[in-house]
Amino acid sequence: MASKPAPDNAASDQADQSELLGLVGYNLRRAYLVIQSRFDERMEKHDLRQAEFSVLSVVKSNPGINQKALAEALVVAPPNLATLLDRLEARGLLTRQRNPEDKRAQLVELTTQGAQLCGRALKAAVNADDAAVGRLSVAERRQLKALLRKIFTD
Amino acid sequence: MASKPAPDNAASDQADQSELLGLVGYNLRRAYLVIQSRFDERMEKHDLRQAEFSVLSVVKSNPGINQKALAEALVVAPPNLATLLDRLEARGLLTRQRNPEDKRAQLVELTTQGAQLCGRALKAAVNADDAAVGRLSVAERRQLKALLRKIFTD
DNA sequence: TATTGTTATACTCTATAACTATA
DNA sequence: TATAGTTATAGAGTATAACAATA
Repeated sequence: MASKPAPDNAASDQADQSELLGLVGYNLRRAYLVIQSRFDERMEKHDLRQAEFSVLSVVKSNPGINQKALAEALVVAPPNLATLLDRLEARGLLTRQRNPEDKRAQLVELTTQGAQLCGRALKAAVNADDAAVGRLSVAERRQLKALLRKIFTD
Repeated sequence: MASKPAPDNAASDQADQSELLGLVGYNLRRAYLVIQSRFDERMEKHDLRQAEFSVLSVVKSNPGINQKALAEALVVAPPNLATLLDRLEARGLLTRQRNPEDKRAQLVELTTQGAQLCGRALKAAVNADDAAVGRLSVAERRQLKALLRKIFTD
């Protein structure tokens, strides 16, 4: 238990942050920073940000989804989704078409190119995930996901 | 098990995001958004942001810490820590003094007022934590923290 | 009137380069 | 020459109000 000599002042070694580490929120933030960093590294070659990848993934699984449903699913504010889709559409990764049955709504679909990029990006995302949770067993990863999901699922 | 009728198209109900939910990173992000929101609600009355609270907490536990150690501990870039400390110092919550033994360094300490606010803020932070992980047992919370720590600890 | 989506905008967070003063 | 801290600034992420088109 007593493995290292007690530092005689706080700044001499590593700062004590036991108070923060007692909070789930702080641990969550710190882990999120790591995984975000791994993700960005690996997604750079695809020129995709996290929000952009998540849009492609959900549109791929839900072809013809409208922007309201997409915004709700991804917890993105509609104005921000609009500009996000502008970029992806300009890159030829997806299309927006007015819904003939309700001309207010836009039907969003991936192009072939978008679907292909999404496939490659998923592999990079899985790779980033693995790099970040490399020290967790498969069972621990499953458990972690289940615990996290309890926090954000209604 | 079969409680609701299967939707005949993706946009009719809730979007399928099983692909994203398979990633630890996405679950982490979604959980982080929830806890961040609870935290901000409860910290508003103390007029403290997350980074500000974390600074107060670490300085309280490490009186006389210098900014380099503080920046490293909290994973904040030094320029951003400088402006953060400017605000907290202007509010009379902490002091910066040049280290007489190395006049480049600043020794950071909480004022009495800062220590008092930090104490009240910690209660609010614990409360926010509880609100966010209310559906997890005590054992699950401990387990979640341990799993998260494995991700960001070297 | 309510809803979908857009534009414009502002605010926070984060990152980098260039500087100062000390060592 | 290297380090601690600062200033200035730019970029990304996020939030809100006001608007247009449609229902």
